Amino acid sequence: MPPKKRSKVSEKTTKPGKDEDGSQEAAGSKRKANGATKVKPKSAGSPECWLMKSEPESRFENGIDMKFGIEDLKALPDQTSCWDGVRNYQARNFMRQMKEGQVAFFYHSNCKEPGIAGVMKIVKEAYVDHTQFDKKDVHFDASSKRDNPKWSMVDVQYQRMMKRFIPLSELKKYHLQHRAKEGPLKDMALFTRARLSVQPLTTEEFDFILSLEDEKPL
DNA sequence: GCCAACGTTGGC
DNA sequence: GCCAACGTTGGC
Repeated sequence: MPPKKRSKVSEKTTKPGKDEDGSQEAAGSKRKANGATKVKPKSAGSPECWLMKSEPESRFENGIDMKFGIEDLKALPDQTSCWDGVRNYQARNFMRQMKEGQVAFFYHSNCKEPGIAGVMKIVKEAYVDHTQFDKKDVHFDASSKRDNPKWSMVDVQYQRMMKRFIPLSELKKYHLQHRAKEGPLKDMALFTRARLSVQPLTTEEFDFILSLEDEKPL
């Protein structure tokens, strides 16, 4: 089901010299297997939870509205959309690691109240992002060749809203707290790799954030 | 709207 | 390959 969609994520950044910069990814997920400290099963291999940013408020780029919030995803047929327009190698590489059935937070960025709005599911693994070849598209990339496409996308499906919106400000408080006194959000990519629009979460991070739904706002 | 952080470009 | 200039992201 070729999901109808819109455009999300703004990622600009066009052509770095090389392509297939290949493995830059595993980024936050590595962590040596046997430190002395906390050896939890943690990320046994590649990440299984994700956070993906998109802008829920109108903003025009080349006359095209970049707005795509969780309500927009929810309103689509099948509540499904492709996640196109990612033009950053690290973010792209993370998308290429995604597996069908994995879950991702829908994060609202560049807006009045940034934060986590809901949960979605990966329903189709990485494939060619057609917008890179479309001259009319905001994310057209003249340097990408049909026979060797640079950019990928995945399909995501709406799952649910958070029981309560989890604002960035609250996540940041926990992050600082956990950094001072060891806690699950200590190394959260949202804070350590601020501009990454597609990022991995450890299951500890993911579960902790889910647990906040039932807590009072900090 | 400002601007810090940070990724990319291009001169050398 | 260094690094300054430039452009983008995204919080505030």
